[in-house]
Amino acid sequence: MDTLVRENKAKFIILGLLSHDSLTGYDLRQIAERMIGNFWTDLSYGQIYPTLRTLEKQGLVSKTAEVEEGERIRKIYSITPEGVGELRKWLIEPADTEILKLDILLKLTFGAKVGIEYSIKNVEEFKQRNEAAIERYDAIERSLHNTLHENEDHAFFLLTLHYGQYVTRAQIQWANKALETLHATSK
Amino acid sequence: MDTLVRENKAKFIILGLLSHDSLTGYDLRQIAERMIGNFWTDLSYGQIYPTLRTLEKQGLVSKTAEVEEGERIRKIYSITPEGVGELRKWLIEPADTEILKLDILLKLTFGAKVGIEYSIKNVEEFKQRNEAAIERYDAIERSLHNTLHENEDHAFFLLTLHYGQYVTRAQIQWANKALETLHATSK
DNA sequence: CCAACCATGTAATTTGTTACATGATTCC
DNA sequence: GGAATCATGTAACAAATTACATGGTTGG
Repeated sequence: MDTLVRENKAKFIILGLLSHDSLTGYDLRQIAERMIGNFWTDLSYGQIYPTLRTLEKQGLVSKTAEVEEGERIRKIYSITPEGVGELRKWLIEPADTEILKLDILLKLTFGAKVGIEYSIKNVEEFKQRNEAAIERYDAIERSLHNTLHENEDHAFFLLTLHYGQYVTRAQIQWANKALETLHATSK
Repeated sequence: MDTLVRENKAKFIILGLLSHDSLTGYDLRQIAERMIGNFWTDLSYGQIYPTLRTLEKQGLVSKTAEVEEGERIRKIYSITPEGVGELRKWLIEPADTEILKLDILLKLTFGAKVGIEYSIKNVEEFKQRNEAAIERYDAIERSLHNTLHENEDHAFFLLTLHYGQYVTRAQIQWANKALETLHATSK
């Protein structure tokens, strides 16, 4: 007897996003990127469309419209009351521990096996990526302060944005320290 | 024609660890946990043993001993020169971007759909986990300073430990701020 | 004597990625 | 006219988890 506990998170991401707004599969991807891209590896269409079909079969979402704009068809999905129930059930469970896979640290761990210049290059690239991310986060925060419509979802989104800012800044600080160490070692 | 670029990271973790020391499958798991557990979701035996067999078939590792201690058999694997070459080849490639899946932020994103007390509980639990992690990291750092044998691997390991310290502290700071915001909202 | 740990492994399943396949629309 | 983007989907495959299966050894 299997007591499978592994959860399909794509399912809950889709339910969560549809709980705000009815969307197409294509929309789901773009919005997921903006809303959770900062702390969740992107959903691919290869996950979205099959999951959408499963959810529809289970009655958790429904196809509310097939808009034909000329030849192009957009299939708009909405969450059902059962879907909202399922989403709530998941939300009140304690969160799983985070899944991390930082390739750069893996390469750093075994870095002594090759020249130190490769480690330096990796950390520099990591730092640049994080600096770009900080600019992006700060820009999002500024634009949010302008269009400040005080709804609750907005407040929760801000919390996740702040997470990105805190952690990204810490990563830049670490990168600076690591680069110092690496340069000192290479002399 | 497929140009598959997805890399089996378990392969390189095993090669990396074996480049220090010959180990059994069981050892690999324990050591992986200590060396990279801080930034890489644990390797399971379900990955280790099959990967070890594949690597052996490819000549990248070899079974150097089958120690029989009474009835118990330990199979000790070593890296081959070809394995070292493969490890080096991977090390000098630029690192992939990190894979993140932070369930807690996902639940926070959609937190408005349930009572705020669930969000608070999640963040508190996250904070506690991070506080425990900091203590663990600091203890490891102290013990490293005592047994300071100045080899290069040790220095690289310290870099990844520092990463954990920087990011974990940032996560605690974020959690404190988030808890403030959440408590203010719930009043 | 019993729990915790040492030790190896397989089978089933799920999850996730990538490539493939197609074509319309919009903006420059 | 052409590039970027909108839009939907499938097939093949790779990665990863979990449960199952077995049994020895060590330390209290």
